[in-house]
Amino acid sequence: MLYLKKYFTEGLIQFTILLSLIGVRVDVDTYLNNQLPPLREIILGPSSAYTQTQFHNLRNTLDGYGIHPKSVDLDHFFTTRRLLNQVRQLDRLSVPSTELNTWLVHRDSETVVSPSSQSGPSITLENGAGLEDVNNPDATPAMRGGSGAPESTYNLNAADSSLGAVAPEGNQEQGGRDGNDDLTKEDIDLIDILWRQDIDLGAGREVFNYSNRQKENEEEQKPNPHESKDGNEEQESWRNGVNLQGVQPVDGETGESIPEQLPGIGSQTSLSLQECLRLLEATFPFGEESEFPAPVVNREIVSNEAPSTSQGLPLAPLLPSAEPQLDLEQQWQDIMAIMELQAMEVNNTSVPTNSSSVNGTTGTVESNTVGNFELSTGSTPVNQDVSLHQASLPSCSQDFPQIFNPQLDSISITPRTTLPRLSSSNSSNINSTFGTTNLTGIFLPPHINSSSNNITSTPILPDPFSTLLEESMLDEISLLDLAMEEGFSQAQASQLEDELDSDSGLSLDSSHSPASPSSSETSCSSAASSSSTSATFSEEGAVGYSTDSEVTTVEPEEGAVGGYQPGYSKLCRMSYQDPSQFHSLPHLDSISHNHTYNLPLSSAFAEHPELPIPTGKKNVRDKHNSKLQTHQDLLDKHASRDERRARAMKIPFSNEKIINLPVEEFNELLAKHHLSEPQLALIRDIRRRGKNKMAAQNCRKRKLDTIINLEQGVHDLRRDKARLLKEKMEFIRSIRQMKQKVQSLYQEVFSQLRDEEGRPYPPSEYSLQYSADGSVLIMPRCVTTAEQNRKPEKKQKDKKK
DNA sequence: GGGCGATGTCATGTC
DNA sequence: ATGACATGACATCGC
Repeated sequence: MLYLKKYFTEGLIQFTILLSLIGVRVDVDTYLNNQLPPLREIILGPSSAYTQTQFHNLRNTLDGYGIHPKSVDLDHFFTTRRLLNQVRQLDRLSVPSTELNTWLVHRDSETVVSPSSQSGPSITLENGAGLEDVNNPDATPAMRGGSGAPESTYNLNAADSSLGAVAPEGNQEQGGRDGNDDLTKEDIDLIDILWRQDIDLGAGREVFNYSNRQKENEEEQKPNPHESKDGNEEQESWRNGVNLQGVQPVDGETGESIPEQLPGIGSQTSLSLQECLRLLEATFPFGEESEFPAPVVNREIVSNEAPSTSQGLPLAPLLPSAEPQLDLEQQWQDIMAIMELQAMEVNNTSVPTNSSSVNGTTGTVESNTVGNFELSTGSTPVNQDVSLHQASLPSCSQDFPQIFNPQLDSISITPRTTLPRLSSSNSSNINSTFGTTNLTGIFLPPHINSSSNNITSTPILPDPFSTLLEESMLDEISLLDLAMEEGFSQAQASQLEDELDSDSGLSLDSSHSPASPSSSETSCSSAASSSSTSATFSEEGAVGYSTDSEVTTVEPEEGAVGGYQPGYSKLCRMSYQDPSQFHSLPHLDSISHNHTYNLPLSSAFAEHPELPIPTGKKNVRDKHNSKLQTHQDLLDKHASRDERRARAMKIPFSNEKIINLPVEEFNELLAKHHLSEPQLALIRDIRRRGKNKMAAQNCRKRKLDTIINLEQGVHDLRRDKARLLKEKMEFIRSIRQMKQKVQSLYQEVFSQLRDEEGRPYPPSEYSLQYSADGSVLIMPRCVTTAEQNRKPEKKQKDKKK
């Protein structure tokens, strides 16, 4: 069912994306808000009112442990978690409201009124969780559990916003702000600050024109969280009217860079290219990659590159590139893989409270975004928390290279009807990015189709914001890893250790999720018996096969400690030490598995011959059926055949001794007693079988350990995979950032170049190229393309270096 | 009554 | 050679 739901949800999302791409507005909100339980439950999961089976796994969570799946305490539990998360987020620079609030802010700024003009639908549509709340005031946070990955959201509950969005209380607190009624003074102040920032950045109020916004909203209403995220980021960047990257003025309509708008450039005549490059290198933090990236020739890109004042034409649309989409798809798949991983791990991974604390350790600004991402991972599309937090960033412009600051004002006012798209996130291009000698390839990366669903590449974003966003997203992934990792190894391990100390191990196992066989078992093995190499041996020592002296004295304990204990492997705890425990568990009364191979029955019999020893199976069975087993009954019941045989044969010592004594002592024992041949044969058989029994137990335990270790290995590999994916995205992000910087610097340098007559070089006709010796040439494009393979010997107008 | 898991036992191989 | 151990296969038991 879970898979069904997942597939259906994904399919629905994809279908919705498709519809959105072809211009059909898909108002998921209405569907969801119309209270179509099946659909909503399929997408968001059943509410706790219907079923809470999804929360069985909460037993594996730290906080959820001990809460019965059907306990009404669940709601309390989630409320507690939500509040706890809020407390944890106090140390973060985060606006308590969700992204919805951001929309509110801007929408209100449009009307220059209070945030009360917020439009619920478009926003809530972006937030599936919010949707749920809107029409389901009764819906408790527990409902989120129905999303199929409840722990995922709670695990990494940096997504406290998600909680709040879902929880009724959260609606009052956060959604309530959505309702504009509960704006606190801080909120209003923040709104005002944000608005003033926008104004300062040159974004006029017309920027927030409602029609534009609505248009954009339609784009953003695509269920695809990443896409809408893109849109949001784009809006944010555009709203700020600045390329926050600071490096590149952008035509608001085309996304094309507009070097001519750089103030002062026009007055600068023939700035030395070397100077420019020095400037460029000084400002361009290549970091480890350091060396100025080998320029690349991307012909398509180059041909389309023509950022000129006169033109101001949309170049981006001229660059339809299938590759970026492929890459986007790839990255999307990666994300989905991570999500799936998470979903898979959800059952295995307890919801570690630490994860939230871990979130708390992440960047203050990013935390909420992280949370949102989590929310989206919970199978609910969306989340655009970003813009709010971005907007709340103090002095984000400080990240800009100082030299670009002058551009801000002029650029920010740039009218814009479409979202600027600055960079590509083409991972496939990345490989070729620094390969050849044409800088334009890097400097003018292909513009991505606006409809592309690129999670990782949110190229439109100005750098500081995009950086923050991407980092937050990546941190999200890392948190995911952490949740998978630490949630499993620490929280769950410790929890299971607690379980080992509790009597609830059996019942826990009964609710054991089939999807998480390894988790408990692994933890059990780690906690109880650990690896087969360490604890096993110690246990074997305790068994006493080798320590003769202990055999007689420690016998009573052997049954509980000895060798292979199925209770430890399967139930984490099922001990015969205290049989009375079973009486407290009525449903276990009838359990009569023979776990007593190490119990000192025979020894007890040997040392207390007066004890009645069962003489036949039938007798034992009768007692089984009686279910009124006394302690003695249990002992009798577990008398092995060999013990009965030994008694029948009047063997004068216990089977324990027969089995566990070292050979020498065993032989001495035999010699000490004058035994008949049948007695000797029986004793030897008993010893053989007894040893083999323990050997079999150990063997099975080893098998189990092996399986557990393999499962752990699988888990580790999955975690590594997620980590590698995260790293990959980080690399992609950094490369994209570098490309953006290089591009803007290229524009900067190129725009300042002047020929002998002081005229600028038209970018459509010239491009910069690196030569092999490190010099930079400005070459005509026709030559560039025609003589790409030749050594550039042409147009050595400005030769640098 | 059969399936299934846990356990015991045997046969065999290895050290 | 012998004892201890490991392990696959099968049997038994109880649910």
